[in-house]
Amino acid sequence: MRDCECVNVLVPWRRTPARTYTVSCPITDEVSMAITIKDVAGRAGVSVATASRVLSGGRRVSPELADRVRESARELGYRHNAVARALRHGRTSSVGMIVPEIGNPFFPSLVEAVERTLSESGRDLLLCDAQQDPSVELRRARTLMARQVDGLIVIPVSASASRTALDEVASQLPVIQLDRFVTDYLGDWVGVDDALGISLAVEHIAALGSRSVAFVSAEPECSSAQQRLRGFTEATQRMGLLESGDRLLGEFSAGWGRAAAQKLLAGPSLPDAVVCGNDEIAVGLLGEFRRARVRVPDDVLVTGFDDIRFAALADPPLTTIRQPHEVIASECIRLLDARMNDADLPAQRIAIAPSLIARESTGSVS
Amino acid sequence: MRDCECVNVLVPWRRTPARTYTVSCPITDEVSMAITIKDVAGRAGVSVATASRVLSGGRRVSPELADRVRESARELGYRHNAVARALRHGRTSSVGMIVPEIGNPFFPSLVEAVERTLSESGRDLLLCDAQQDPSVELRRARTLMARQVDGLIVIPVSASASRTALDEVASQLPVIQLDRFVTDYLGDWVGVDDALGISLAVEHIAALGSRSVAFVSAEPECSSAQQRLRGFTEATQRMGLLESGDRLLGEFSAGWGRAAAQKLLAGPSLPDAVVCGNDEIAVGLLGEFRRARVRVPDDVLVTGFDDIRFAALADPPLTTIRQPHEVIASECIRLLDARMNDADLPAQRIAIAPSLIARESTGSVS
DNA sequence: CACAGCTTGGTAAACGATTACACCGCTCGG
DNA sequence: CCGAGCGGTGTAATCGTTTACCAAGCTGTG
Repeated sequence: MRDCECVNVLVPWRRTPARTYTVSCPITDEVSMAITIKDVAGRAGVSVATASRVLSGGRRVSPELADRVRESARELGYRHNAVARALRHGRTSSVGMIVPEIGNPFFPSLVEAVERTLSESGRDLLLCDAQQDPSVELRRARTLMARQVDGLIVIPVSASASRTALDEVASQLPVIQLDRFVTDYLGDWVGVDDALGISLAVEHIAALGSRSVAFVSAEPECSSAQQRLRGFTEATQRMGLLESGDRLLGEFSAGWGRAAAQKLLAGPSLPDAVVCGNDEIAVGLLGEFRRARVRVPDDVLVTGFDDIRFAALADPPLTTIRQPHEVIASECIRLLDARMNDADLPAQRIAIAPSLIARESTGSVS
Repeated sequence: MRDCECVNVLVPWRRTPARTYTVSCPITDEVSMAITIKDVAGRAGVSVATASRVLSGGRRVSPELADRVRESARELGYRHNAVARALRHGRTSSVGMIVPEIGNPFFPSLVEAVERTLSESGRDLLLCDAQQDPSVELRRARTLMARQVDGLIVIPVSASASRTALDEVASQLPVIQLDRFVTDYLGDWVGVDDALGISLAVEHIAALGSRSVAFVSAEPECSSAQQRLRGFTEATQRMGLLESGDRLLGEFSAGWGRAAAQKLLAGPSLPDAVVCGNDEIAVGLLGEFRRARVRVPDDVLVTGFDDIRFAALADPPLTTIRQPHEVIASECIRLLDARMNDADLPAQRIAIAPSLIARESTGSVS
């Protein structure tokens, strides 16, 4: 037991009086020194080798000694030291992951799926955020390598500038590119078939009678943006659709969706449909259309991409292209394991087919 | 150069033909063995001690030898082994973090802020997802301890069931509770003042003339839900407002927001305002109101909590309570460092005041 | 009965870095 | 001219585990 001073600190901009109070606090004092396997062995009256064999299941040990060791470990509250084990073993049972920006609502669902998949095989995730900056991405890759992760999963920030980091890592470690890939860097990759996804959207709005269509997406800086743009061009040509207005390329954000909507509204006439590069853009665009009293889907159809959590909650609910996170994550780990088993395996690129989720923004459900 | 077999695998539910192609792939073969400091020392013709002193800046070394060592390290592409260093040093320069569910849109922004703050002091984040399950949370805590993280940041899944995990960890390591806390466990905590936040919302809708108000939130399983409920009760009493309908307590999800809206709609009359326990609930509720042609804010005011990315994009844009992620994260690390410096420091509980963001769902901007 | 073969336990050498300690040679003051 | 002091370097111990190797004891068979 020790005292626990509880302070309610309020940030400056509120003029609420700060409250300070003290209560007793049942926190036990910290253990001075960690228990090592040597302590366990000593207490059980055996050598460290025997203790280790019992606790990490190496060779057979007589039941009597094994019991003594387990008992002693339990009594002392022994916990193995994964750092020492990793040093000896040469592997850490951990995997690094670098994400362009965790705040982007699509990535957390991938991270969650990857983390769960990894934990099924007893491995942990070291997560890093590249803050949308290739130089940060490189620094992160280096610290993860220093930490001896067994493998690395990278969602590259840029299709070109991420090359350096990827090359450097790949020379030392198994790496899988996830979701996005680097141009002409032909290492393993798993993600969704972006071009196919966009063509599903284009076919959908064409089937609903649209003749003219605009594309609002991000500058082709990362591969997703590139592939979605390509998919759009090919699909509209194939379907004989009219491309209305410029392709509006900015960034994958709601803010850009808003701005693009304003550009479209300023034009001579609206297209029959707007295909968006991702859901955030689409949601921003929907907001601006709403403000301008443009009715969706009556005046214009709108589609997104990713099927993030809020796509179904937008107004109107957003027709979009769903990425199967679980499948992508498990394929990613499968690939990583394959690469770890055999570094000379030919590189694989796995494009998973996404599916169209039709909602009210294309009037499919009314 | 080696061949790279590129396989486009399409998931079963699409009947698109699978494409398989092979291209050459400029991936250099992996380095067979890692370079150690011994190699560097050998090539530079000095002892490992000297090499170590040059590379990790221990004691002074003559400029000539230092240059030789650095040169040799550069030529060999030496990278230090953080695992070995951690074993010797007794600290890993890493911090663990356990989050109830990364998919929940509020947590990624906290994770991002924590990760950035940590990286400023050269530490890495080991992220774990508790999958909303206290037993998973306990397992994760144990693996993080085994990995010798220097400290742990926990957003507890439950105000009661997370106790076990927290007690166990706190006996070994500095721990900070973030955002939520465990009942009667008086360790360090930093988060937002939930009760104050809700009272800001209640005062706001009262000032706009609401006389009756409903509360839609989660069952008081975690402290946020508890404190927000308490804040609601106190604020409505203080303001002399009429509580309309039951308090609807389910979970922090859009689905529950929908369901609660239906319950409200089924009642005899709608309240003047609905205060929601978080933004997801509010967004779900808005969607259902929209479907039922209930106008917000004309027929009823709605507020949320958290100010997640999509609060501003909802229809109508959601009045909500903003949590200052950056401040919370930096306070959290500050507290963690303080605890690491002095385990006997009295426990601190830092409640940061949130602020009201008025948007159209309460008609404030029209 | 002797010895091969197996089981089981201990001893000690790794893993890769840091660092206490010893040592060497130089400088400088007495 | 000699010894103290000091700066720079190497040797070796250390962090906590795992595991190769060795030794001892036991079993069973020729």
